[in-house]
Amino acid sequence: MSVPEKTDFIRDIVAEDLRTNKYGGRIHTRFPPEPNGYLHIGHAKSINLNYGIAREHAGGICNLRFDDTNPEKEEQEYVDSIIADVRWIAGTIDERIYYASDYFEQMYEWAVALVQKGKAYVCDLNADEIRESRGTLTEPGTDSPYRNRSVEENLNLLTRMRKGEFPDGSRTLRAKIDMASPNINLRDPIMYRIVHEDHHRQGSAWCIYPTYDWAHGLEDSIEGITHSICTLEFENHRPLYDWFLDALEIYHPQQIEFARFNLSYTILSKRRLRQLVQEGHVSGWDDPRMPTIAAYRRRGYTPESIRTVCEKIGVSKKDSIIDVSLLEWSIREDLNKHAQRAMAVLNPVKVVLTNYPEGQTEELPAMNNPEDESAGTRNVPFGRELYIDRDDFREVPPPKYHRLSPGKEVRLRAAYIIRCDQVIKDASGEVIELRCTYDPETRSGGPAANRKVKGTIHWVSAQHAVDAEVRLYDRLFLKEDPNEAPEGKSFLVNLNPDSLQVLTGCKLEPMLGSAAPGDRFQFERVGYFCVDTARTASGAPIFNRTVTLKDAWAKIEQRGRELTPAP
RNA sequence: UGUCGGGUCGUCUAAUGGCAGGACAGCGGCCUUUGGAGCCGCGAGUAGAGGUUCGAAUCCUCUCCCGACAGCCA
Repeated sequence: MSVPEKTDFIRDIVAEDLRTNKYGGRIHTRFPPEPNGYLHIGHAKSINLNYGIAREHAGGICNLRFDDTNPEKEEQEYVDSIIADVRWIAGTIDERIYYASDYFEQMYEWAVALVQKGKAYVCDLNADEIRESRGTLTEPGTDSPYRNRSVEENLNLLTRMRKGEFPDGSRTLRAKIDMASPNINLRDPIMYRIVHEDHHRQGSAWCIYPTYDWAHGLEDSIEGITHSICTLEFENHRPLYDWFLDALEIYHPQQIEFARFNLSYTILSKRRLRQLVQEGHVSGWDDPRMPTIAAYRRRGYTPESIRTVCEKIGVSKKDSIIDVSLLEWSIREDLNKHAQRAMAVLNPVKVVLTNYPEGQTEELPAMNNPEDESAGTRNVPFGRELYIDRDDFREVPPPKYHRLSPGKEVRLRAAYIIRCDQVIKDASGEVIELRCTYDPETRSGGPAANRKVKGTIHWVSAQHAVDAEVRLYDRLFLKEDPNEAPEGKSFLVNLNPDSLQVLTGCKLEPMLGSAAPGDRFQFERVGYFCVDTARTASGAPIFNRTVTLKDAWAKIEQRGRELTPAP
């Protein structure tokens, strides 16, 4: 009996290579981020792919490798965040952490070897001159005047480049391939550039740094990678990847490209994410509105839900945009099964039960998770004064409104049925208190509890309530494609001004007061929430809304509004 | 008309010459002590034109559309 495995074109290649014993039965992948920013949801797809393929085969391994070849953009802070994020998504990473910068000496030796073979040369052209001589997409380039230097002169110059005798940008080491190649990447690409800048791990050891095209295949070769999986934009670079490895006659992994992950209403360019952080449009890389892995974690997403998304979307070479609703479905699916239920009143209005004995209190058992009997129950304190959500009362109820209104009844979740007798307002006409009576016979689970009322609402005992701040997040951008901006405008015009709503003075059931950062709950009838790492100045906890519950009432109201002609 | 790559429901993805299926989204209904969840149902697709074949999303030809590449970024 065999269950058909979910596969994709890359897994098919891997399986075929295994069948033909191409790499002696080895499977070795790698995830190679550049430490120049935080990882985002797009990287999760790659992490899942590379670690996933490795784990699907006995003896398969995956390296986390920092592609730290550009000291101008890279920082230790990013290294640290990336390690934490990869661990969170992939689970154990077996401490297989590597750095391209550790291979700089070996790379240099190979560069010397290429010079000796007459396949690389030192070029004195500056950046502008190189660009001009490269030609265009439709016209061939022209040879550099330095292309035919002797091996000795090249070796001498390369040595002096490394020693630091020349200023930034004055010289480069280039591969001698073909200035007329229809593939621009093959027109004598640059292997080393001079950059007098300290490296976050190498310090001042180097002032020449390898470019991606030169370095990446070497890194893969050194680590014995079998399948070097990258995104589509490197497809045109594969001939170059192959050329370097062949010219050096060293171990040759196989580069395979797949389509990167895009998300609707979201921006995933690291450059733009950095801009959002640096210009203060968000509070940081882990602002819960960001699409970074750190932000999803802080917002309350589970790694499982993100993995589920990655599995659902598959792997192909087709440019695609994933609908954010898939992400929302995935986290709801997970949290519905696992999240502890709680009652929280975000926008409180006081209810006084006039027939409930003054000073009396009782503990009512409430289910922790109706989806999971084994989660058991907890006791929620009940008393004469309660808070309910302002939204759950209407003085003039619209059609099909099942909640509280004057003279009408509702059930209080896990408690009694109450009837609203009197509405008390302040001078400005705002409702400040509801006077109600409760029916003692209708205690939840009791003998007369079966009486039908249309609605059930959540509540919190005023005497026992815990105060908290609650942050409601909405999508950061208003447009499905945030890059679609009017002529001359940037993506920033599409920022959603209401992406964050801060609610203070929210009333929570007491159990929530002792929740720890990262704890996730379903606030019944409202949504899923997660305890933030920060607290308010007064010490109150802060809850981040992960995602709303699917709200059928919102849809009914919306339709009602559409059907009612504007006054 | 430089090179490379890609086009299947709104979105993502199966079908690898043999009934175009699934998921998300949408819509309708049932149920409900969360207007949650759950259950049932509906609509929706092979870019176009030719060809090969008993049979084509799949193979061939042409056309159209989309993406990547002219950093000393990755």
